[in-house]
Formats: sequence, structure tokens, C-alpha cells
Amino acid sequence: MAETPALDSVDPVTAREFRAAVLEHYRLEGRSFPWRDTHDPWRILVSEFMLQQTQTIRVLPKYLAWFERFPDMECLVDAPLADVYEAWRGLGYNNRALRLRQTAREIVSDHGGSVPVDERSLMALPGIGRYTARAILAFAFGKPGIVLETNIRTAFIFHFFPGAVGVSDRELEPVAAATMDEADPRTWYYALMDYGAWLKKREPNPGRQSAG
DNA sequence: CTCCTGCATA
DNA sequence: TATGCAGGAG
Repeated sequence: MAETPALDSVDPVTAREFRAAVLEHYRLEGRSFPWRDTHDPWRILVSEFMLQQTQTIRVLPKYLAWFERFPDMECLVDAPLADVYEAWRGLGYNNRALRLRQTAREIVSDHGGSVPVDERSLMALPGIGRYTARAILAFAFGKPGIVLETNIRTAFIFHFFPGAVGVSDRELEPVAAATMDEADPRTWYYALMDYGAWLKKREPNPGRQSAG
């Protein structure tokens, strides 16, 4: 890291005010989910696999049923593929269920059964890219990092690039860095996601741009 | 960069 | 019925 001198595209006062507003919104209207009530890295990992492709409302019952059937990582490692697909049914993208089992297997075989705590190792696992790796680090381990996801992009664009279309992640990253709550990235990103989701409900399509 | 998925929505 | 989605992979 540290090749681009991240100049402040957001001054500290603006960043602080933005943080305060988002956290206040979270306090008033923040959502509650079972995967937010745990720090268990495996549970958070499973939730992120599901949330990659499916909205929270539909993930919720599947997530709960999943852990009824596969209470821990080892249960999934040993599970027949047919059982895995059956538990996944309704979420779509069956290949990702396969990748989730493969990730469980690799965590057991290569990491002693513990979800790795570094981005590179996480990204080496099948089905885990930059977003999911950093989300796991933030939500399970409280490690700060730049996490860009659709709702978070919406929140940043709405406030810092109002009306703009096609804002790139390269442009959003300095904003993410300047506004992040290093002391509590977990709460911060929950709040930011909820705020973005809330904005989308009110004003559809404030703009999106995929990763590069 | 493009392609992929399985569902939701237009 | 066609297109959009949202993240990972190639």
C-alpha cells in the first residue's frame, strides 16, 4: 500500500458531521439482523456469502435455517453436496454454495479451522473477493479497511457527489478513508449500509458504479 | 476489462 | 419478456 498520497477530498469537519449524521440515523432507524448480533467469524462469513447475491429480507430465514442444519464449519465440510444445495435453495447462485463448502474445507485444511484474519488469505478462498474479505475483517474482527458495497456507494455518492453518475470506486475510496470511524468500523459500516439502503428506498437509483 | 448467475422488477 | 442487479472469477 501507500503509493497514492490520499489527499483529503473530504475535510475533517465535513467528515465528522457526515459520521454524526449517519450514526444518528443508525440510532433511530438502524436495522437489526442475527448476523449483526454475533462476532463469530464463521457466521459472519456465511452471512456475507448469502448477502452477496440476495437481499437481507430473503436471506434472514435462510440464514437461520442454515445454522439449524449446519451448526458449525465442520458440519458443512462433511456435508454432501445435495444437502448443501438443499439448504441453499431459494438463495440462488448455487455455485456459491459450492464455493462456501470449499471455503470451509480450505479453512479447516489450511488455517486450522479458524477464519483467517488477513485480507490476502481471505481473498485466496473461493467466493471471497475484495468486498467480502474486508467485510469479514470489519464485522468479525473490528479491523478497519475500505469497504465499498452498493449501499455504501449510494450513501457516499448522495452526499459527496450529488447528482453525479458513474462515480468510480477510485473516487469513493478517499471519501471512505476520510469518513471512516477507525475506532469502530463494524458499527460504522452497519450504519453506512443502513443509511444507503434507506436512501435507495426514498430515491431509487442515486447512481452506481462497480468495482475495478 | 467481460462474463456469469437466478431472481426481481420494469 | 427483457433488463438490471451485485459481487466474484477469469
